[in-house]
Amino acid sequence: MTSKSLHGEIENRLVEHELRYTSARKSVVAALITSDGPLSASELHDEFGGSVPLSSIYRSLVVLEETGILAPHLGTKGLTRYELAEWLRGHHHHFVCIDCGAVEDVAVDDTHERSVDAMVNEISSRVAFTPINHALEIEGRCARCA
Amino acid sequence: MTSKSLHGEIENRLVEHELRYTSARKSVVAALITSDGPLSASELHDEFGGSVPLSSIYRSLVVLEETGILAPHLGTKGLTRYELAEWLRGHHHHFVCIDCGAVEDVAVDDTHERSVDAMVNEISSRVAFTPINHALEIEGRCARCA
DNA sequence: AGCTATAATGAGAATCGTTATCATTCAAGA
DNA sequence: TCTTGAATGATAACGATTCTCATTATAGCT
Repeated sequence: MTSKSLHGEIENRLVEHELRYTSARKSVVAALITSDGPLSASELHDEFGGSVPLSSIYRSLVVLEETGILAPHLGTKGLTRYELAEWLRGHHHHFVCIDCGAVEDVAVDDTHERSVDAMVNEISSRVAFTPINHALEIEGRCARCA
Repeated sequence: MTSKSLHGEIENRLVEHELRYTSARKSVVAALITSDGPLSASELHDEFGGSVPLSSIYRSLVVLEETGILAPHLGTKGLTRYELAEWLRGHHHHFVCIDCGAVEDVAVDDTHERSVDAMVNEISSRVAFTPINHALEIEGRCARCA
């Protein structure tokens, strides 16, 4: 999906909810389109050189999450990073550096993804739990911290 | 591994580091042995009916993590939950309820686990990243929230 | 058993990420 | 243009976590 069509999809989604695709929200989305992994509020704040106030960033994140445009990344100690939801970025997994905490996206090929899916379904069927999504986090050391 | 031998292993590990296996630390470990999923500082605090002050719990968690006895659970927004490290509890995965946030352990059979391992290794070999561990988080709704 | 050195504790202050408040600004539609 | 609700910026409030420091407890020595 091209960056322009992404913005279009997102604007549509917001308008459906009677919300506006304002510049703060666009900035957040644009940064996350470019980024190679999820970002936290303060990382975004730095990214913008402080031009967008933190309170606006937090509010944008809330709105974008509520409308299903962003998804929180389950894999961080102490802070919350966000990424584009799967319908916008496709399914993927993460590397998490145990030293610096950096998170990087990883693509998975279909063969492997199918086996993970099978596993998730099989496991869930054995217990009272309805699976909606899954996330494989690979913990290790990134190139910089190795 | 029996509960008693677990405590023994842990005490040894602490003594190697010239640290003591005090009652606060024992309480934390005991609670995590019993629990069916990772717990946060305040959940532990409640578990103990407030008898162990929060500051002690936090300090115990830090010490136990530094010595490799506990591992932080990567899968929670806003707070940190801990569980026994893998050498004490064995490898497993998690269900995370997207409504109430509860986390529950899930066992994985060898067949599936091997395919996940293969996938992790294969992926990591393609990028500059040294894998140390992995965590499969299954997000969904638990029985209570379904 | 008593001493001593140091680990560990308890209580509270301080910090950090995040959320809520409120007056002001902006933008879409009449 | 005017109106109305959405969005903003600044700041206060909040909850989770960490730090500080004076006090207590414990292992090792005599």
